[in-house]
Amino acid sequence: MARDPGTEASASSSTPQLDRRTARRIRTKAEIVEAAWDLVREEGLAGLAMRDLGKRVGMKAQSIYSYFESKNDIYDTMFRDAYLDFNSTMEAENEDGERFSDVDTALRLSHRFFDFCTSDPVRYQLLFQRTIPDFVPSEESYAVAVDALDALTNQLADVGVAGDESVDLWTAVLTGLTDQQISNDPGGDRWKRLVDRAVLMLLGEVAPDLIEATK
Amino acid sequence: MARDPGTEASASSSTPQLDRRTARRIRTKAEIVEAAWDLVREEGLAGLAMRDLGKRVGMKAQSIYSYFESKNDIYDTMFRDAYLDFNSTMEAENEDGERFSDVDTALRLSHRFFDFCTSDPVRYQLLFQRTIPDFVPSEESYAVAVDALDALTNQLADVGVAGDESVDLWTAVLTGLTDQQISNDPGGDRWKRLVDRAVLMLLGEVAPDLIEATK
DNA sequence: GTCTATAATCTGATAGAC
DNA sequence: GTCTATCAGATTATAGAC
Repeated sequence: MARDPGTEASASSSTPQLDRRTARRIRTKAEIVEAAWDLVREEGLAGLAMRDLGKRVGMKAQSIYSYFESKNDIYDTMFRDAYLDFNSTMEAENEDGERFSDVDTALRLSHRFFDFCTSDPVRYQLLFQRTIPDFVPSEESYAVAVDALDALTNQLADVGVAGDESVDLWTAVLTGLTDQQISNDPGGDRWKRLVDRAVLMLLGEVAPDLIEATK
Repeated sequence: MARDPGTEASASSSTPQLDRRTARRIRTKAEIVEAAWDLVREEGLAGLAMRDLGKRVGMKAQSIYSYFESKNDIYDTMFRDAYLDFNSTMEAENEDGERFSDVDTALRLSHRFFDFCTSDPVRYQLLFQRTIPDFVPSEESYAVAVDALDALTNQLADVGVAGDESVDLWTAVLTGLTDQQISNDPGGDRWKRLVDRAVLMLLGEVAPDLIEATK
């Protein structure tokens, strides 16, 4: 079977030369993507230009096409990476098996979401809004996104936010707080301070028993 | 005093020729802005190109510069118009002086906001998000925006949503519902159906007396 | 007030030498 | 794998004839 230049995953131990070459290639790709993130954080998500990107990694823009098929391919990689980050951030275990009540866990989960989103507005835009003209995620990347959001739904169900309408309401309130924080008080905490209150309000609406039991 | 080509508002009755000319000019400007709205609704807010705009109004792109100083000037006009629309929509009186309870009025106000926003996603984007690269509203237009939002704050206070934190919470929840509706179910009603529930939940949090009194 | 012509600059992407 | 050279196109905006 011929090597697949697309995946670059497997590397048989019988070809150490190719291993090193492949490893180098993967490192360079990662370097390019990292530079792309830096660039969009400065210029905005739509401000990613191949020339500038090349300059930043110390190549001519044209050379990037040896690593990525197109600009869309770079966006796609960023999109997938962002959802993988989202997933591992949201699923992080609490330290050394501490036990919390469902209410506390719901609060921690919501803060984790809020902080993840507001800590990188451009990433948030890529994850949850549709503002890049012409960008369409590949099937593979889209599947990663769906998995990540499914996992979130399960986490919410575990702490009392169960059912489509409850999840929709939670999503609306949390993204609403996030959006306002990013748009109207970037770097501040004007809406961050409202997260606890909003989550308790939500739980009171969708899981009143939980709140009663805690009183 | 010389005529001010910037405002085009006053027209003395002693110069009917100029009146007609000015009126025509104003109509053409309005026509261009209308075409610009059509265009961004099809191509997205960032997809406004002078060429296409010219084509749509039956001129060469270059001729538009006789009416607007720059592309930014066109965006600025759209921005101001959108806030004026927002204002008049939100301040519309109820029919023939009907009286409603504060809870009912809060619900009507919230639905009006939600419907205004979701009925024109591009306008919503221009009003409440920052996604046009390099666009900065003029001082005059910015003042219109501030006035409109102040008016909204006053309306909210009248129906029991008073105080900075309460207003911030209302704003976050309503824009959150709006965003989700636009992004994830355009043209549908998946989040519209949650507006009543969300508003009652909010009022229970920020004006519990109001809800108690209604029971 | 509209046009032609054009400036000046940016864009993503390809061909082919080395 | 990186380069030079270049394409083919877009963009906003200005100058000047009519």
